Amino acid sequence: MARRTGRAPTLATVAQTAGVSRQTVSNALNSPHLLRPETLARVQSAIDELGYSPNRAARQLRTRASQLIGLRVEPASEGTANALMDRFLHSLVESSNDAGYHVLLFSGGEASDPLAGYDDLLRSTAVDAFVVTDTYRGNPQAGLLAQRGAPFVAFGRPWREPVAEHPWVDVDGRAGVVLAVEHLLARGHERVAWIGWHKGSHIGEDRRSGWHDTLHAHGLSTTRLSARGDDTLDFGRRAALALLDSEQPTAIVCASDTLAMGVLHALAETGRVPGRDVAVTGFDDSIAAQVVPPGLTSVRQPLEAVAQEIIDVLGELLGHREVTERGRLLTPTLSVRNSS
Amino acid sequence: MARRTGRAPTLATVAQTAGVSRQTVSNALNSPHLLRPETLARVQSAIDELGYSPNRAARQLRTRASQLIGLRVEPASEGTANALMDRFLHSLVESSNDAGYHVLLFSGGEASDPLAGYDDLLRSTAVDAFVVTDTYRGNPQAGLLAQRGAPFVAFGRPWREPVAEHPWVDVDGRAGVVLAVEHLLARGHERVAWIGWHKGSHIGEDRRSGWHDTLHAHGLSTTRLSARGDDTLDFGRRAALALLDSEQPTAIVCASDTLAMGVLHALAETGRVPGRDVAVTGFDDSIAAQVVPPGLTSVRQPLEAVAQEIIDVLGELLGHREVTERGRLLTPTLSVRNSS
DNA sequence: GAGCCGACTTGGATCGATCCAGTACGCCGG
DNA sequence: CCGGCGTACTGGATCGATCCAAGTCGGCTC
Repeated sequence: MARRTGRAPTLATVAQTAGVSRQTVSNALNSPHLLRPETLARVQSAIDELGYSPNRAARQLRTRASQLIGLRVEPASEGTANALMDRFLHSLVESSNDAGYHVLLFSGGEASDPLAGYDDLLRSTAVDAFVVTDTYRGNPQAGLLAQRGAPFVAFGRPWREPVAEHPWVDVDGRAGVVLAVEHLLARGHERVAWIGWHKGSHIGEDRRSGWHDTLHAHGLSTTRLSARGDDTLDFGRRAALALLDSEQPTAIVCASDTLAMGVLHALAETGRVPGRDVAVTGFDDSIAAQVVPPGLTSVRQPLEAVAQEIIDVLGELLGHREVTERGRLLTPTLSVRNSS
Repeated sequence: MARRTGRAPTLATVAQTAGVSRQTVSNALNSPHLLRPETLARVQSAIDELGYSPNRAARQLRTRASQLIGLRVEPASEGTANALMDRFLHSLVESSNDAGYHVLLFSGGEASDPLAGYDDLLRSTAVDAFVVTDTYRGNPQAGLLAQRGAPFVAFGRPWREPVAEHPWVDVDGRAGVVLAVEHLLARGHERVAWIGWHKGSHIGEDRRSGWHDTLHAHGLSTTRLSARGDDTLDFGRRAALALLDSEQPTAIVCASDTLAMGVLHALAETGRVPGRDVAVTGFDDSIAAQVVPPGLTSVRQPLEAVAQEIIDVLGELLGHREVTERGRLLTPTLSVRNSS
């Protein structure tokens, strides 16, 4: 293992130790098939003996590839049940590492400039590509990055311009809500309410359509059973109180775990027990959903698969191979707990 | 702004455009005080005009500094209320960027090898330093990294060897629990129970001592009011059921939000209302604590400050300045909610 | 006006891996 | 024994920013 020398061993050191030239060592690393097995073994043992790893900066300088993927972390939002990012990040790091990449995090400063941070990393050739996740707000980066010819993959569909050229991976939110509603119908519920986001949200309307269409397909009414507002605990709570008061739904389907937690607040305040008196479902399968008593049924996004797909697409992009599909849509599952 | 040329502008391009030499441009970037204001301005405008950013790989190769900080992400633990990482990560990225660094994430593969991933990044000079956070399990990396002479800062005290030489930043868990207990005492509670971790856990015992000593200081008993076990929902639930059954505490202080959520489960099952019938406090101020009805009082770690301290210390380490203190201990606060 | 100082600028060498063109060598058929 | 061919290996040039030692020039003093 690593000999204690003043400086880290270089490719030249290895070459000297193995009694071959630098290029041969380079080939041993990058194109081992060019070497006679015997030579390869000799080089390998020299590498092991010296504890050599190629200097990334030098390699990066020559090959113009950093093996880094940039991801901007958005300001954390407290008081929201959504800890999507945590799970996604883990999965992304795993998938990246398996593919020989690393994830570089940066922050975007103020939200005012959607490109803040991106530009500099791009120009200084610090990263090979980006993963863009902020698709909840219409994803203004996508267009701008595309303009600059920056390679990137988006987590989330380009709702505004469905013909966008950039590759993306997304989860079928509508299908997730359909799962939740079907589950509730199977349990005998007939008055199923919806609490979701403002009309302007494409994602919100997509999810809501799963509720709306499934009920109609089963000949059930949706009239007056829908509430739309902010993605906050408080809106969920107030919407639930109002619905329970006037429409007496037996189940409430929510567009997010945050809203669902708000509903649980409303139930607790009015002495109702979730799952017994009123069924509740959320969306994202957040940690809060997993640990809140008595357990919140929630739509779970397959983030591991999303991360893997993103890295796959990125590999195709960067390998200058043809990207097989522009967009890929994955299907969520339902984590059933005692709230339904 | 960025001219559309085939290749990114280099320092030489800028020099030519500004009518100066390369070195002058380099000085404009790294030691602007060496330039006449007039020249500096000329170089600056050339830089702006061309949209130039220094190539990171080249700079890294020459200066042997990548401006990257490595952080290993541990396998995500589902079903645990602890979303510390998320908040900490955000803060760390912010602080890093402010100091001119970026955070590089990598995964460690199997837990079997505590150094997995570190070694390669170190030898390939991919990162300048590490932040080590896995101090909950005795932090085996610290010693090994120190041996290799790798610069790093630990989030968490070196409990096993308090004389360790490496710099660290930690939060005073004991003081946090003292806050929680004092808060409960002020509300009139006299039978305050503890649910915590196994005796082997240094952190657990440190936090527990806050409970133990505060009660004794107020002349209150701790006899039979303490339970220790795994950091799981289920243990919290079972311990609470047992305590409530036999000792009738009026308040329960927990070593973690996960345990506290378990206690909430127990209360819900036995028809008790948190905050009214029994007070509960957790530790970490996780998202779950913030959104669970009716709100869980919890000790909040000052993670933003921790991240800032860590980056400060790293700056000292990497700048070859003297590290002013080996360890820095920060004090948490208490987020009071309706469970107490 | 010569001498000198200091501020500013210059070209060449360097970091370490890869690209490129070219050389040595073994094998074969003629 | 020679020429042709392909494999395996070699030395020099290159990526782009920084380090280094030396050079230029204006201004100042005597």
